[in-house]
Formats: sequence, C-alpha cells, structure tokens
Amino acid sequence: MNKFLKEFKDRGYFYQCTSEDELSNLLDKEKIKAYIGFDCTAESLHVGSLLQIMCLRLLQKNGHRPIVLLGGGTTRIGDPSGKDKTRKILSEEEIEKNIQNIKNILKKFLDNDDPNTKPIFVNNYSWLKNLNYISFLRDIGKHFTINRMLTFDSVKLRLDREQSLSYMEFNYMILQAYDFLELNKKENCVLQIGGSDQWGNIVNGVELIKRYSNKQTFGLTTPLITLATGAKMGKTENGAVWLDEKFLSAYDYWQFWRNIDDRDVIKFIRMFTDLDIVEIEKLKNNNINELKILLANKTTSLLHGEKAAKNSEQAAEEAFSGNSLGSNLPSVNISLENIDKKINILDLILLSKLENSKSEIRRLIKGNAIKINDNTISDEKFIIDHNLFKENYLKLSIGKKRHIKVELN
RNA sequence: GGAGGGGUUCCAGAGCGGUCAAAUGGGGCGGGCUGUAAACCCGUUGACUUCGGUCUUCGAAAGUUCGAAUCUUUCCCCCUCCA
Repeated sequence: MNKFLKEFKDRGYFYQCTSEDELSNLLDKEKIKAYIGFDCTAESLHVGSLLQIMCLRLLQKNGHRPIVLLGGGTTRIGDPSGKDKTRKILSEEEIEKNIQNIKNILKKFLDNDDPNTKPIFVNNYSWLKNLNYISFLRDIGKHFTINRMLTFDSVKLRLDREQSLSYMEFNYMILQAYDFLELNKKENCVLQIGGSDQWGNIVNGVELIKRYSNKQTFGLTTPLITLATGAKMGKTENGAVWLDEKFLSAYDYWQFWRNIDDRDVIKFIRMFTDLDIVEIEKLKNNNINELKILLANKTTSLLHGEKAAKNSEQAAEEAFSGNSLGSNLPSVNISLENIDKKINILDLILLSKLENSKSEIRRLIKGNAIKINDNTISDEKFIIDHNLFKENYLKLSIGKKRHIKVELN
C-alpha cells in the first residue's frame, strides 16, 4: 500500500475511500493535489476540524499539495449534512471575516514555505457567485438525478425524520460536487478528503467529474471521532474547544488535552501528534498521566508553538501542585481603585468576568469552590485586601480546575 | 384552501385556575473518592437579596379572575392529514 495511505490508516484517519487501489497506485506514481473544504459558519475552527487539518499536514509530509477550500459560497447556502435544522444564514461581511480568521488558523498548522507543498487557499465564492442558473442547469444539473440525490444520507435523514429541507439546501451537494469539478479543471486536483458525513457530497463530485470530463478522481473520508464517553469530540465545559487563541487560551487548550479520557489517550496521540507511529506503540505502557501531558504538549505545540506549550505545562504544574502562585496562568486585570473601594469576593469574580451571576458565585462559595491563593473562601462578604496580592497578583481558583491570575493595574 | 395537533426554564418532557421558579430524565456546575481520568456517591441548576423576602419567566399581545403556564380573544411560528 502507498506510504501516505498506510500512515493515513495507521493513524486512524481512514473511514471510506473510492477506488482505493487505484488511488494507492496514483499516489505511488506522482505527487498530487488534494482538497479539503472548510465551512465558514463560525468565526474560528474548533477541534472538530483538527482531524481534517492533520490530513492536510500528512499530505504535505508526503510531498502532496493541499488545497484548502474556504466555502465562502457554500456557507451562503448551508450544508444539510448531519444537521437537523436549517442553519442561520450569515451576512457577507461575517463570512468574509470568518474566512480570514480560519485561514490564519490553518496557516499555523501548515508548512507555508515549501513551494511544492505549500497550501493553495481558494474561496469557492469566486466561481459560484457568477453561475448562470440556466446554463448551470444545462451543463451540470443534467448529470444529477433526483432519484439518486434522494438516496444520500444528508437528504434521506432529513426526509425520514420529517424535518423540512429547503430547495436551497438540497442544492448544496450539487454545488460541492461542482467545486470539485472546478478544482479538478483549474488545479488538476484529484482527491477530496472530508469527514464521513461528507461522503455523499464527495461521491457526487467524483461522479460529476467522471461524467463531465471523463476523468477519474478520488474521495477519502475520515471517521467521526467520538470520545470514550460517547460524546462528540470538540465541545466541553465552556462550549467548543476553539483553535483561535482569542476564544480559548493556549493554557485552556492544553488543559483540554490534559483532561482527555484515559481510554482515548493513545488514540489521540496517534491522531493529533506527529510522533512516529512505531514510537507511539512503545509508549502504551507508560504512566497514563505522563502520556496525557505528552499529548497536551504535542498538540499545543502544533497550534500555539512549543513555548506556549511549555508555559502551559508549567502553569498547570504550579496551579495543581497547590502551593505556588502560578505566575504562568492566564490572567485578568482589575484596576487598583476597586481594591481601594474594598470590594468583596463577589464583585471581584464579577469584575474578572469569570462568572456573571452573583447567585452562581454564592452557590460556589457555599460549595467550597472558591479559593484565593489556595485558601478556601467561605464568606461571601470576604473583602479583597491589598495584602492578598503578592507581587501585584493573586491566584483565584474556581472549582478544582479553573485557576486564574488576577492582576492589579 | 380544509381538518386536527402543538409551541413550557440548556435539551427532552410533565403540569392544564391557587400548595408552580414549575415534576422527571439528560446535560451543566460544585463537592467527595481518585490520578486535573472513568465509574460511583452527595449537593446544586432564573435574577437580586439586609437570607425575612423581592422581582422577572411557560411563543406574542390583550382580556376574564382576589389569583393564570393553566380559561377567553387576536396574532406569530411549527407539525400531521386531506385537497
């Protein structure tokens, strides 16, 4: 089997593939261009897209060139795959902003220098916006039958569950198929990779290219990753695990990986780090907490850099060891006047925006969840005094896991 | 267009004149055990509070009533069946 494909499988990226043998042969023979599309509904990507990103990296590692399609056009429609409801439609400016943001995140993960493998960013709006309805129907629409379209899961599930599917959304798969055709013509892109929910859309593209240009192309999908607990990966405590530092600090990102379920650790090291696959097998008997730290360090390095990963590890060490002030923790600032005003613990937490309900904070205090410099606060009227600030900051803990540095300025 | 069913707190889903800030389950949060794990146990889950209470919520608005999530009217939205 082809080297790329083998590693793709060994790392657990593989779910389904069209004409696997032919693809393997092709990959042996030449360096190809492959594309993955990213939805631009959100302002940032989250770990749910990480597997796709790792696929891009693996392509580069094997000398292939990734094309990143930012779905500026298709985001205006909304992919019905795996969705119960029609998505809210975003404004042009929002989508444009999202595209820029997402592009920047992707660049962090990819090698942008090697001229042979550096990513090609495309926005399908550039070709979708000018489509002419009549000629599109005649050129492209004739290759699709409603009979077949109705058999695809994205459509079938919505119909079976008796949830409405608008004509607009129904067209999504045709547009995605057209994207592939366009990239095949323009860039000679011969492979589309996507999550398993994209299978129908991908197959449609492969078939369209076959009918339209009589060329063979390929589709490859990755499995849906679920956690050992059964939950979908990517959303936790405070919402999604964002890849953008503006939404989730490097420290919190590190913590996300540090807290992965035991049963998922090796699997995730395989999927989300660059460690050699053979080396990973040898790690299996290592201390589970060491492995979690390794996982957290490697994944955080890929996104935020090694230094940020190290800092996070150190901050965690300090925060959880219990007798250090955690100078590396994420920090919030509050102004000196507040302390002069003798604010209490309730207001301090409110000001630092860690909670926004006094009732909630009261509840936390009753549950012994609030600590300042590792001392439990049991009085909701506890006054924040200057002498709590060592070297201009104090350590505020909410629960066992949320530790933060409150700095004066 | 006609006939029915429905919109309840994060979700699912009870309530159908006062005892309802609203059962139950899930999820979340906190505590305990432990390993910053899982499982399990306990607590909590509208806001504010001088901890006595006060205020705002059951699609929207108006009304009946001492009193409404519960009754009436109008409007909006969703679903099913028939045409």
